[in-house]
Amino acid sequence: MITIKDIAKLANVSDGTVDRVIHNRKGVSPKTAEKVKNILKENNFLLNPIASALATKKKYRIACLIPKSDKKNQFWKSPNLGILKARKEVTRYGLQIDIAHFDQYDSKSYLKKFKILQKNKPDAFIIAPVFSNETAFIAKELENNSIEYIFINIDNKKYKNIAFIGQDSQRAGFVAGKLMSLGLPKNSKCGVVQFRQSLIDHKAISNRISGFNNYLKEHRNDIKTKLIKISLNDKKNDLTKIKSFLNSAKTVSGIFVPSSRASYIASLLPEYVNTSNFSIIGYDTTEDNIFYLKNDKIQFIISQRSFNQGYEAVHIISDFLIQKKVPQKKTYSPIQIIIKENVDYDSRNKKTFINELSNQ
Amino acid sequence: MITIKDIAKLANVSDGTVDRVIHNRKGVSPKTAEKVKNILKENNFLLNPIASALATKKKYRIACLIPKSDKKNQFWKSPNLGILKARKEVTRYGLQIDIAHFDQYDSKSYLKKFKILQKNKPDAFIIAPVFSNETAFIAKELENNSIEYIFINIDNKKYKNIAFIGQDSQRAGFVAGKLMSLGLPKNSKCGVVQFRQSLIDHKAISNRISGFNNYLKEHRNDIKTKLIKISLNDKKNDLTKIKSFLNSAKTVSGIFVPSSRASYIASLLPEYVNTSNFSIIGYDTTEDNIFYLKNDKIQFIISQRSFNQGYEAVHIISDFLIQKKVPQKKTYSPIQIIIKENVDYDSRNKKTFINELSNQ
DNA sequence: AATATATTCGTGTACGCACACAATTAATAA
DNA sequence: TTATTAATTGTGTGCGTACACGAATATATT
Repeated sequence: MITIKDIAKLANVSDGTVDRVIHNRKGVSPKTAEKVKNILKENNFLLNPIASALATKKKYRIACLIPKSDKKNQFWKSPNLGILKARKEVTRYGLQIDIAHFDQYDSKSYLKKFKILQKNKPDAFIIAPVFSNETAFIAKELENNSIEYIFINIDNKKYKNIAFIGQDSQRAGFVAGKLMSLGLPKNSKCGVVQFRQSLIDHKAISNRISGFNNYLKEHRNDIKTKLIKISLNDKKNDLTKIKSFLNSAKTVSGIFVPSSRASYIASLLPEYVNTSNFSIIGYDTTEDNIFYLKNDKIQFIISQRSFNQGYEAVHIISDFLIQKKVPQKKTYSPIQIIIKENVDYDSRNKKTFINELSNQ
Repeated sequence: MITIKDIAKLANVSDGTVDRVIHNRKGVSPKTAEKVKNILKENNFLLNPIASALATKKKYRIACLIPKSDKKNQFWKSPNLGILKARKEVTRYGLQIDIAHFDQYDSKSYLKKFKILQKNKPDAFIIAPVFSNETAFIAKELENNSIEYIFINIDNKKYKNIAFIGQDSQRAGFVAGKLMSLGLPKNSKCGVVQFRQSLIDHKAISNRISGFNNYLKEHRNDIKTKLIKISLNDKKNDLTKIKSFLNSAKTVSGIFVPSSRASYIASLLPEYVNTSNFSIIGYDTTEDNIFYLKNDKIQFIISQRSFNQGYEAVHIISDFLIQKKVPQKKTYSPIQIIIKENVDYDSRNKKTFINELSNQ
């Protein structure tokens, strides 16, 4: 293992000079710089990232811009826990993790929380880019200040995030299409739920829908789909819409919910629907979704190790800052097919961490 | 960030004493040990793993016991590349990675290579436990010398490996069952391929089969399955068996190949089989499998990010040795559903690494 | 040529911990 | 009590790098 000292000896210069060359610092003549560079290459020298990390005075700060979760919106609870776990670990390395939770239905809160985080001048951002347009502003802001950022859970090609961690949502929709078609008789009809206008630009959701439609188009073009617009606020009205959809054809046999709110649809489902011929397919193993899965109201949940998404995101950006380790562009979470029978084996990590927390 | 020095001051002892307490080294009186321990806890002190790694003189050695790959058996090529990539990275930390390739059809070579690796007295093992019985011997041997080991790709509950990285093979079989049933008409018949006796105790394969059968039993008990025993050596004989299976019922509509050799079955398939009503489902995106997938002979491949399995395995065991970072018991690879249409987007990591290699 | 200024280079210390060794204290033997 | 040994504690150095500071050399100014 060749060190800076070794290189210095070989080049007949001091350690400091080698250090300057390695980091492209000024104060070294072109001649010696060239000489040192060559010797560096010849011995294919690499910095010892551990010693480097220890010696670096700089303390990094990472900001997380993540939706908050509550009883109605449980999905983000899991990534948040993952972030907390990772925070515990990286704090030892002199890293500081700021977390701000925004309202995922309020784009203004997204921007507001971003600006708050920005005040601490973080060195990197972890962002859940729920709002496409506002993300444009944020991305620009960060790029102007050459602050790197990664996306978590929701991807968006338009931006220069150095990494994405989450599911391939297009493919996740595709798999949903496959699962759905499993139970669809010839020429039947299937609903696709869309919750309120404001989430139209939620890339993960729109990708799931397009993946879903793609599957049906490619493999089951006998199937008709119908968009069902649901308010999420007006339960009575929502119920009416579901009922009218159910009555809109002879063979209605499934509803695809491209978000984590399949439980809401399940809760609206009238008792007379024969669930053995009818499928609800949704995403993410939230408490409510699991409840309805176990009660045969939801047939499939596609989950994505969301706890790990938070956990990995922090580690990826930490390694990038400290060790200059360039992350993979895409870290895809598994497309887990969760059914009644295997749901209890899902997301062990999260459970262990929650236990750790409560033991303190 | 509290350091050993800080603790020492608080306890009115020297750094060395704190160090002894932290590492449970002898030579410290029960009284002071108690005192230091309390202060350690009160301030919930954690070692700085970076400084710790830098100061540790010990250089670790990791041994990898992995099948070799060739034209006929391409699967292990990918994990091997992952291991090589990780090796490049961890060498910087003073780690040495020994790799030995055994013949996955010869249990003696498995043991032989193990013994060779053992001679270098490695500190930990990465093992692909292809042979269940011989693994018992190896595990015992390692446990007697308190050498930790992790399993890669193939899991086995019987042993005390500190981690497993790979697919949940049971679930992977289950998903295969689901995919298969997609195209199965009522009361049709479907074959399950089993290659030669010696691989019966290959846990990943037997788990896939049981997962597959479980799915059909649970969801499609109208389906009959038939075990097709294939030699892999005697092509003529194998072809006869396939043909006789195809003629054994009116509606034969699929073959499940629970290994990476679906391509072999595809190559045997007679031209007259109508592949639009007939599915071959197999595992792993080997070159040959991809070839037949693209030619519509194979309908589904379930893949598992095998490159990452090798890559992660090395990092997991490295972090364990250097940073004492306790690994997750199970690191499950995604159950990726690969079809003709998305196969080109699979395993990017591997491709990047191969490019890196060839640029040198 | 002598001085001032800029450029290039070397040295020393710190990061937090591990560990060998020295120093101190306690326990035991004579 | 004193000498001897064992148990306990303290000190110092090194791991490989980052970076501030000062020394040496080169260039410019008068």
